[in-house]
Amino acid sequence: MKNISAVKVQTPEPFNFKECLVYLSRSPLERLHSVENGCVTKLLYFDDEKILIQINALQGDLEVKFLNCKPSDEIKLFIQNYIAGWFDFKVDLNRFYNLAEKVDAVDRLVCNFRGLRIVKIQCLLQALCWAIMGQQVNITFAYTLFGRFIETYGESALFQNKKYWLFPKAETIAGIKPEDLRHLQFTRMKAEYIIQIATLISSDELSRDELIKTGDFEMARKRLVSIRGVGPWTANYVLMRCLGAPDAFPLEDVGLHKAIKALLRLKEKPDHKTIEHIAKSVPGWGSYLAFYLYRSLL
DNA sequence: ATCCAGGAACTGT
DNA sequence: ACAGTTCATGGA
Repeated sequence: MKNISAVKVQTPEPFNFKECLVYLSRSPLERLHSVENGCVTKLLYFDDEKILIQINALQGDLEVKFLNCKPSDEIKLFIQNYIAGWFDFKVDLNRFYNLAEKVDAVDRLVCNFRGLRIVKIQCLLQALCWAIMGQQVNITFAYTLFGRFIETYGESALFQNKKYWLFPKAETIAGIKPEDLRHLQFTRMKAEYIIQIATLISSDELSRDELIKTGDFEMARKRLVSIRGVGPWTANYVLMRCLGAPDAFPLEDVGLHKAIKALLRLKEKPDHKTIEHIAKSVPGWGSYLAFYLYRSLL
């Protein structure tokens, strides 16, 4: 075995890597990373280079191994920043917990998953595609669609007889014909939405940087909703999972309704008022609240 | 078989 | 602005 390079990534307090791994391993159909033995392995682009990293917890921090390359300092820095963003290290979780503990039901929720941080989808195109594929279908089918999509249009790398996948590039998706996606069981609408969005991104008419640069998430929400195929649910989902908006709670989400029903031990699905009441129960932290509710469904 | 799933666009009021 | 309809298919 040749010696493998590794770097450490300092973690904030509190942070529970295992809780994030639970979230990452929620579907066996996942193609963009793999979780085993307390490690997550993921392939990433650095320009056109494919970098395979493996992350595990080590003495309170994270250790990142580079499985297929000797990383330059530039790559090491890129990966450290990537991981800090992936697990949302910049947020002060204690502020969330301090507010959450004032609400009985929410306190129960956050105590169960202490140290869980939002597992981000940092690529805007990937976040939008995932949300759109997930519209109106159950999670299993969403993963089936997503997996087929990646295996058809994404690149991959082989390591120790195992394939690791990358999300397709915007230019690739922009060049797909809607009929091709219909063969993968996309609806006509979803096929059009995704191709159109990839076109916007590849022509630089839409970007993650542009959406977050002002810090005005209300403006970002409006911009997102103006895109065909993106409604309030998708916009809030992307604000939460990709853009780092603190207070984006996808009110329309059926999964969140189920989670609230279980949390409050209701017999029926919660009504509009109840949902809004919970969504606003930790002011300024709707995104974290939603993510913890998703986690509670696993 | 029947119902519904981590919605959104479209149409008619 | 708002309510009803359509899209479209796999899971439970």
